[in-house]
Amino acid sequence: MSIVSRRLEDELREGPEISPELDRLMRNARKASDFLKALSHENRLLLLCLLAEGERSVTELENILSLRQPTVSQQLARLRLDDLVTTRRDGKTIYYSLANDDVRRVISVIYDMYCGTPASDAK
Amino acid sequence: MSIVSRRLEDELREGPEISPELDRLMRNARKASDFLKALSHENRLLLLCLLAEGERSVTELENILSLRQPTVSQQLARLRLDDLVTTRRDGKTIYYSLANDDVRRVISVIYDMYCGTPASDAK
DNA sequence: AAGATATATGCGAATGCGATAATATGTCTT
DNA sequence: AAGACATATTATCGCATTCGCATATATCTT
Repeated sequence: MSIVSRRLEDELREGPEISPELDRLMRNARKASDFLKALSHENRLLLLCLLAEGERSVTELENILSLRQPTVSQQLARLRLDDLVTTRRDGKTIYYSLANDDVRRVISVIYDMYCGTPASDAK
Repeated sequence: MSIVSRRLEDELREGPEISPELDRLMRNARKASDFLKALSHENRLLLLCLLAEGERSVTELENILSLRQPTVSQQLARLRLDDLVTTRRDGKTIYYSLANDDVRRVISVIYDMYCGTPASDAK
């Protein structure tokens, strides 16, 4: 990870031109912040926590979290657009689950931070 | 992690009262989403990436990222308020660094996702 | 004390986001 | 085909965030 500033500072010394390395880094940062924005919502975080345990239907999520159907559906739509979750239809009901391991990994870290040990609950 | 929905569903069966477990979970989710919101910004993410390599003065950050001083200062202030970074004064200059290991851990995961392998840069 | 440097803050305009309610779509059953 | 159930979409409104700019504060030097 310590290569980041090294590269940027090297380019800085070469003059005030536009730095391709910085440009690359900024594009990555934009994508990363888009991903994090998708996570940065109380309800979406709860939904993802549940989905981390396995797939769920909209109705199940609605009941477990005591949220209204349009709310759940709306937030799931957002997560779908950002490719954080995928769906599977079975008759009337649609089952949601986490889309990939990146999501799983981040959710796991966040879960450990805020729900990990009982002591940390009051953090 | 699979205890979350178990507990919630148990409480659901007991009736429509307000669930203390859900309440606790929602408070944690709020804190977690506040934390993630602080991260969910292109420039703040870049700042944190640099700080993950070691402490930096405002001027250094400003030069490396080619951002204006008020912009850098403003985003650092936000990170300070959310306890993601700490400061150390030495004369005129103020050095910033990451506040704790939680931040370090999350930044590391995000960095791996978006800047990890060269191939993943185009992700 | 004055000037220079380093950092912080306040403000107004533009934009984006979330909650809610109402409505629409799709699928099954009979 | 009709009605019931599961899910999705749309519109509106109010609120919070962001950005750029101007300005303020703090520290050092001479």
